[in-house]
Amino acid sequence: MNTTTDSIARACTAQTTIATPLGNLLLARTAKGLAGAWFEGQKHHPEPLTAVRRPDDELLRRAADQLLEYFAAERAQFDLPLDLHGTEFQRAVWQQLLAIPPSDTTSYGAIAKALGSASAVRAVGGAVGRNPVSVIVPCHRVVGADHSMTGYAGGLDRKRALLGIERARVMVS
Amino acid sequence: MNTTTDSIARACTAQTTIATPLGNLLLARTAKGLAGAWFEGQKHHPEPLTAVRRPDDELLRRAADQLLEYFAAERAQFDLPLDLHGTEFQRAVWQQLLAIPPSDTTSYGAIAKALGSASAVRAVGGAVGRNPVSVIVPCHRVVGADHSMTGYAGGLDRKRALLGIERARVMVS
DNA sequence: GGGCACATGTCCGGAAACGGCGAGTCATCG
DNA sequence: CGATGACTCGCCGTTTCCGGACATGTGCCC
Repeated sequence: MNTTTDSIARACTAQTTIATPLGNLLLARTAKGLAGAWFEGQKHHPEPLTAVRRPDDELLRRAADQLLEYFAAERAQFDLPLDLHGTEFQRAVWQQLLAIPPSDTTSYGAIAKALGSASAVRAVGGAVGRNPVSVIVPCHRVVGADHSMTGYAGGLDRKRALLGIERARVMVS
Repeated sequence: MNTTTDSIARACTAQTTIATPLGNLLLARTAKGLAGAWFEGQKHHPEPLTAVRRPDDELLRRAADQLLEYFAAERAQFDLPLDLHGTEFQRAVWQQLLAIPPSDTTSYGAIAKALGSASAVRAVGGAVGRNPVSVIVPCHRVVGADHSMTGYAGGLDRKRALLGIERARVMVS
């Protein structure tokens, strides 16, 4: 589909698929950590992986557990080793994403400014959209400067749903 | 709250608040003169000002003194430098207001006619309503063509009260 | 290396809505 | 009849809203 996405795919050593309230999620790992989490049919979804299916892989199982807890609104933060493949700029953007607290949101412009190049807004948009690890790297917490729902590789419905889950969790606590 | 109101607010260099029989009044000045006098909670009240609080500022103190005399029905005219910020049309309207003698009233239509555009009645209404310096620029002296009490940013009660004070003073003299 | 597509943000211009009105019409009521 | 009140409509500066044109950094494809 896409060179970087596919190069991630090639680096993966094990994969599995789990069912979530928002559809199936394909998880993939490398030797170093979790490298991919794609919703079925989302944008930038990799071609079928060559990695072996290993639902019992320890890391994949932990990721699956934490994700299901998250979807049950019983967890807000993830605790997993990640192995994010991408250009330097993309990795910088994804790091910024990891810094957004749960149930909070920020804007593309704010991230650009934090990276020192305030005018690189569209570039940030591109990088956010290519986040390889959905949900766990919270690209869904980025909205337009006017708080409008702008886009999501997995579809806006899923973005709304994710933000809803996080807000719901805050209400409880 | 309002773009023009806030741009006035930004231009102010000092502020203070005084208590009057009709509620607290926020006074603000620029380098050139008195620029604002808003009743607490009135329409078009600016956001909290950034200007420093300086009750001892000479102009603010004079304004406060004259206002208290006015509310005590011991003064009818004000003698203060004003710095009215607004569009050309608004300033023209406010100038007309300053020409209305105390305890007298006029109508929106009359002001429009005086400005040369007799049909700009509603526009005059809008401008009168955005008068930044309550009481001193006597927007309360404008009533409907049929002498009906039409509106006041600070509430009709205050408008009635102000006109009452002025009439009372006339009875005495 | 050049061209192109973007999960943006900002600015600008035009269109439409909104009033602290007033004059005119019409129905209603003494 | 005359007076009064509810209603409509034109008026015009201001504000708000919306849509389109930019600027602009990366990554992808050729």
